[in-house]
Amino acid sequence: MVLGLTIGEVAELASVSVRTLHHYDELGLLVPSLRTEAGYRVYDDADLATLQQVLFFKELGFGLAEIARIMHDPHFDRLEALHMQHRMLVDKSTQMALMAEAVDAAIDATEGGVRMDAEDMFEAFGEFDPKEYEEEAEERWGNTDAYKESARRTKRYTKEDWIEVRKETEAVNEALASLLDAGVPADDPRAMDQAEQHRVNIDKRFYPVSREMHVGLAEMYIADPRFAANYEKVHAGLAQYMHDAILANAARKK
Amino acid sequence: MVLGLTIGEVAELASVSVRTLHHYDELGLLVPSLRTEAGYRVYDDADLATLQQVLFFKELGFGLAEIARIMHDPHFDRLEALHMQHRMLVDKSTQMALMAEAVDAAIDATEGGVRMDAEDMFEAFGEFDPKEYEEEAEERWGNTDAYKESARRTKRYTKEDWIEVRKETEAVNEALASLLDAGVPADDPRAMDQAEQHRVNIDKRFYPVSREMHVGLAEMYIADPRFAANYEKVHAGLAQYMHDAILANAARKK
DNA sequence: GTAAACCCTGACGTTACGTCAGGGTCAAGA
DNA sequence: TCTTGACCCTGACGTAACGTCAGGGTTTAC
Repeated sequence: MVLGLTIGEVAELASVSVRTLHHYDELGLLVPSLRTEAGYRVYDDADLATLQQVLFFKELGFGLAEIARIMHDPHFDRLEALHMQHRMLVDKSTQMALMAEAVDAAIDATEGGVRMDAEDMFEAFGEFDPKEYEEEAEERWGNTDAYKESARRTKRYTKEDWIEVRKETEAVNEALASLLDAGVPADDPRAMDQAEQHRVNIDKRFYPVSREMHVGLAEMYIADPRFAANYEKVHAGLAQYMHDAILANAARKK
Repeated sequence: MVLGLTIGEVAELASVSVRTLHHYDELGLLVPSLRTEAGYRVYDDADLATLQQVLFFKELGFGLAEIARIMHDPHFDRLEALHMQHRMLVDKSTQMALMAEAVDAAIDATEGGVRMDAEDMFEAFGEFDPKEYEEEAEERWGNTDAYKESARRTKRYTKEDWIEVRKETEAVNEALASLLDAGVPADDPRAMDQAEQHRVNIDKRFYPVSREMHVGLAEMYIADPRFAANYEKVHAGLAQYMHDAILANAARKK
């Protein structure tokens, strides 16, 4: 078995149970990249990177459905998430330290036979809330309603749903990459159709995307190097091509 | 309402839900000291101190049944628990900081296009385990089997069970305090009977306590000022009296 | 070939609440 | 005094995230 790691190996490595990994597979949260003929799950490097990020989110108090949504988001960026997670972990570490101080205060109060103020007793609790960091993500998208709608829709997505989401996304990317290769202008109907499909995919799967909003996303794809990197990974020049096709598509519809 | 705080006030103060507090009451984990004629729960200062400690344990990953067992343990000492919790919180804070560093490493690896070693990826997970601290408590009692048996038995204790446990403990303490007041020698049958009842209570409710072991506990009650303080709180001189009665009882049975 | 360790799917159970139903209580304002 | 909104109660079903077990297949070393 040199293709990757078995489920037992991953479970031990990551200090989680086999059942947990089964569960994540069922949810479509972490689907192993390979299955042997015998049906064994095989996890590769990308799977491990996904698991690491899942575990960071989990440690920070996110629910699994929430984690699935974040990581399947068409705008999900691993680096961006890692930066956010770093900030959250630092904050949580600080909260733990503050809680330790609260224990110290409780010790002093008990030893001194002093009554501790009720608000001081519980001050350290409730300080850390993952939701605050999500609100930061809302600001990034500039659309609170879109964010909420996305959460509402994906809350019950199954493994099959997520697999479908991925397929749709990749299909558009591949089609556009092919058109780019074939020298098709970005305002050609074929390219614009794919841009429209891109819009419809998000609109159907996550939240309403108007043409105006789609243009906003397109600007973001080339303005933000992290998003650009996502598309460049698929094919060189794709970010710009995608952007141009989206703008052309938006103009076409008027 | 000046007798204490209502459930809503406590819930807000402690950043927990009313349902959570209902649940803790059902479990016997935190039973409010008072109920109004209308059936309203009223929480006093001691209740708040209990809740604080429950929340510390909860934050540290203990299950509720586990927390109930620890806090109902006849040898439970608030100060000792606070010291342990302080240590655990400091350790957990450290782990969060280490995890933040692991995120940094993942960021560097991703930006540098470098493959991260699988073991390094998950090193920060699994480092913090409440069970390690429980093993410390085992060493204190010097009896691993007793500890495990105690956990096994109390796992399913209900609110009524815990209330009964408390009654039994207090009954013995009060009876001995009365005998002490009446000038009854510690080796009088009446005192010894209470010592025996004390042994039986623990034997029946928590784990097997032989006469030899009971003597060991008695030595601990006067040797360790924290335990002594527990009995002195009930009645001055009770720790020594309890010790003497236990020794006399152990000698009687031979 | 054998046995132990590992894997699979399926399914019920556990833990810690979240949510809701239906109704009683408290306190302020009209 | 009556009204109303906020708060409280018990009861009970549902959810999230697995834990545990059953029954059986697969892999690997002896």
